[in-house]
Amino acid sequence: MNSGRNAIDERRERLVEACRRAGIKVTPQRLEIFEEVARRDDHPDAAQVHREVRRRMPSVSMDTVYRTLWMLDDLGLIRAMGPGRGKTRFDANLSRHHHFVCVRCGFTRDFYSDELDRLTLPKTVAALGRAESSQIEVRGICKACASHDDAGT
Amino acid sequence: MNSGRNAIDERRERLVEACRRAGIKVTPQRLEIFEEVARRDDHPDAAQVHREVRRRMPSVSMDTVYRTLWMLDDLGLIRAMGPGRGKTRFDANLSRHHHFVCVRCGFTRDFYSDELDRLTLPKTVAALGRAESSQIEVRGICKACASHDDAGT
DNA sequence: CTATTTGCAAATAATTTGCAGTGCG
DNA sequence: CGCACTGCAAATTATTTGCAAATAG
Repeated sequence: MNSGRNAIDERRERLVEACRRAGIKVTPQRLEIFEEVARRDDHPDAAQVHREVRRRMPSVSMDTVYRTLWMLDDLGLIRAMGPGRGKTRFDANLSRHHHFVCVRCGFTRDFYSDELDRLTLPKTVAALGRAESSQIEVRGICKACASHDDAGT
Repeated sequence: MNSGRNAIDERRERLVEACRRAGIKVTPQRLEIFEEVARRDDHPDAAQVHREVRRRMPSVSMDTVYRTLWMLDDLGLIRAMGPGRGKTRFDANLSRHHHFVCVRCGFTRDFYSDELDRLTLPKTVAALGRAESSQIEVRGICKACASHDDAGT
């Protein structure tokens, strides 16, 4: 239901409209870069986006990828996530969700939970600032890394 | 109670013991670097740690700071955190806690909540891997940035 | 003593920026 | 047609590494 074929078109519309609002141009590079992030359910870093986008549009340069990703972040169309070690990753999932992160290999995936979405923050948080959103980060070992362990032992 | 003068000594003991276990040497640089991270309740990046440690031990180099921080992370004495944009930060708070992060300036502070600590993860998480820990990340605007807004408007 | 560790400086990796040509609106 | 946008290459910033001298155990 969620990943219907024309969900893509829908997202493209959202991008076009957001650009209009912000008064910036809709270029094919921006469309491709946004689509690439929106298409994936992992959370690619700039280099991964660049590599994939290049397959369809070989002239796209790394700096355009960066500029576009940060711009999409500013527009609120994607979200930059803190990296594990050195790299920033980008997340196009704007619905309420949480993250599972493998501490071994960096594998990162979304998961959902109504219960977790309902959590209430303690009042001590209000003393730190105005909360806008919250999400859980679960750290652990992903299936793939766990099976390497089995093999190794 | 928590920040008593000899909580420092206690931490030092913990470091010394951890080094013994791991078979690595206890050097003054390692002590200083660990103390610096452990002393603070913000989550400094490598450059900040370096700057502070230098005041007491001017010869310490940036690369020693990095090497030591990652080693402490390996030993489980501190934890590396994904930054907002480019820099890794380090957290010496090993007790169960959560983070408030200012999306504007990067200000990051811990907060605690028994209720949040008790949250249960949905079974979908198990499909992704073995969870080892979880914490909430609250994003928002910190007091300082909010007051800049007031001034600016 | 002797293997580890440090500090230095140079090497990488990640990300940003200045500029001239190109294309969206 | 004009200004915003791209691609290139060079600049920055963040982090890592090789090696000789220093030092913990």
